[in-house]
Amino acid sequence: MTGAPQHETSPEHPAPTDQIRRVRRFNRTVTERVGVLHDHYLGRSRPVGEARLLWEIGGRPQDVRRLRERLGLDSGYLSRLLRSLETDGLVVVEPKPRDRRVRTVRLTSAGRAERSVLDARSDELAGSLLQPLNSAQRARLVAAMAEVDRLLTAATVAVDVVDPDHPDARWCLESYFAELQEAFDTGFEPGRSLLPDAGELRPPKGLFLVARLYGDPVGCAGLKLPHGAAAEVKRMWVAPDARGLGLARRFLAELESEAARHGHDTLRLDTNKALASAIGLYRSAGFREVPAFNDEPYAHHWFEKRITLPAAAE
Amino acid sequence: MTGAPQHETSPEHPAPTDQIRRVRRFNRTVTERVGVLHDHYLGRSRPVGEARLLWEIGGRPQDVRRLRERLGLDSGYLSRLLRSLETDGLVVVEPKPRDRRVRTVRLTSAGRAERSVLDARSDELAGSLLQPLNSAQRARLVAAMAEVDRLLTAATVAVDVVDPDHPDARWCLESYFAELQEAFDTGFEPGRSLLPDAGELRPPKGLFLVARLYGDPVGCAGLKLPHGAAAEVKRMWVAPDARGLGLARRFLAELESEAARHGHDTLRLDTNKALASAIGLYRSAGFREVPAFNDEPYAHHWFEKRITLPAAAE
DNA sequence: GTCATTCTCTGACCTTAGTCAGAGAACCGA
DNA sequence: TCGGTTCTCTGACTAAGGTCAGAGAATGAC
Repeated sequence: MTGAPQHETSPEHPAPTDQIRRVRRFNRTVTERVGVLHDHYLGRSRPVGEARLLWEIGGRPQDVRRLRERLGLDSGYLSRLLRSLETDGLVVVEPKPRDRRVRTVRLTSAGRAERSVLDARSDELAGSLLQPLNSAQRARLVAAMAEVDRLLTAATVAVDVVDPDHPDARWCLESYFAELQEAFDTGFEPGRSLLPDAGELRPPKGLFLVARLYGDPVGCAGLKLPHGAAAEVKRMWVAPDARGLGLARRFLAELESEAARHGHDTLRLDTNKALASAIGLYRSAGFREVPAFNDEPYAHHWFEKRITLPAAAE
Repeated sequence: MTGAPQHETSPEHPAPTDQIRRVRRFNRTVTERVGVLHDHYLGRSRPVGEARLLWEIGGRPQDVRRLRERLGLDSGYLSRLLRSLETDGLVVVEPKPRDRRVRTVRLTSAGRAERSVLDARSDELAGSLLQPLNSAQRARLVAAMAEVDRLLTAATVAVDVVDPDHPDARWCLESYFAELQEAFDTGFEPGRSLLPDAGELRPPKGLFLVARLYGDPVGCAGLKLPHGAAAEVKRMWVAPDARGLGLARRFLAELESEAARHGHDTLRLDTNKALASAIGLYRSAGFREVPAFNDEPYAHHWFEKRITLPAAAE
């Protein structure tokens, strides 16, 4: 409260700088409270690095390389950490049968025990944040935390153009088809649908986006960019885990600006009546329902939106 | 989203464990995003420790001991950090004229320049958190962050029993009187009021609480515990900076349980009509207005509450 | 079968962060 | 003016966290 000097701002409604000021206040408070306590609690019995690692290995065996990526560690350093956990009898590191260059790590039962100690500490930390508050305050804090968590997670999702044959893309598409199969009362056979072949979603005839969270794919969206016709959104899907992050809206915005950048002035799409929330999304994103512009057997609704190059955003 | 194993819980409304689970999710997301980025941005040119220090010194000269307390550093360590900043020409350390044991630190102009670089980095970090979000999401994130910030700050406030002659207590009382002087249309002279002398707010005749945030006093509250009469709240005050943290309510709860612990079954207080929000607080905390029980010249309202030993709280 | 590549590990090295035990200067109260 | 206290500093030390340059095994492409 006494605290650091502040910018001088005074707008009525939160201007960008005002937002930034508040984010900074948040960062400060949170790193002080959560950060300090976090290290304090976690590090009581072993270095934070080891604790984090133990934690990240978790239930199932993990490839060393994956851990390295996930935690962003130097391979030498990680190796040493693993050695240390190994001599403490907490993990076992062994070559992976299919590719003996790669090694996998799994927790021993001692490791699992240690991990559950860390778990308890983490609970303790969480409790210590709530403890001084009365129950109304607790409820509000938890709700606000959930909102921050959700939105920061959303901000962490990276959307990239990838080839539709990339493993992450394929994984998304398979999940998407599986979901359609469930959702449509007619079922869904990819073969019967008017699906563009991969070539149509690859430059120069189109493009394909994959969203990833901490390296794991969590959604995809394709765009057809036919010569002399409207651009078309295809195969947009968001993993159930990643819903509520505004990702679909982000895909649409991205595709829209890509389409505009390629000289298209109309974006369209078709969809199935079973996908009610998608339909709501399209409407609220500015799409208008139009007569069928193709004879996709699985489609019940067709939408269209006039697009323009966005003004210098940000 | 893929993320760590979770507890198994399923209550309708957030049970304690459910709250704790959410707090943990929050901690995880936030330390990953904010923590990592924070160190990354801040530490680009110099160690985080030095950067934090540079930051904390800020505009005005600071006593070394104050910095030490504030940042919770070992005196040897702090000394070394200062030496390092000094050889870089960023700060000047000199004995304080009034007490030459104490030394004060201030930034040189180079130090101020360096600090504004850090400032810019911090803005950059804040920006990078907002950047991937659309404007509605940004607004919601910022609002939720402000809520988290406020409540975590509230949870950081420590309330302790101190002697009413302690400098922190005196500071609070002076601020309190100064504020009454402003607020009452009659002004306020402590001498004319029925103020208990300090002895009455000191065990065994009473007690005095001071709330501190990061070591700085931010509020106080006194309690009279007269033999054979109702316990009485006196001199409750919260610093303007610290309002909205639920601190007054916390004081009341604390005093109430202290009074009950000392065998009192009634808590009472008087207040001035100018203190409208305090009056609202008393009512909502379960106090009922009663006829005057004293002839305090500055009082317009008298309140009373029946109290009992709280059931095992938490 | 050869060669380039991928993956993990080891050794050598470095900075940061922090602790602890005094030393020495300045101050304060009696 | 003496003795205890307060405050800062120095030296000696430690652990954590991390980087870098290979070495060596396994693999895949040709």
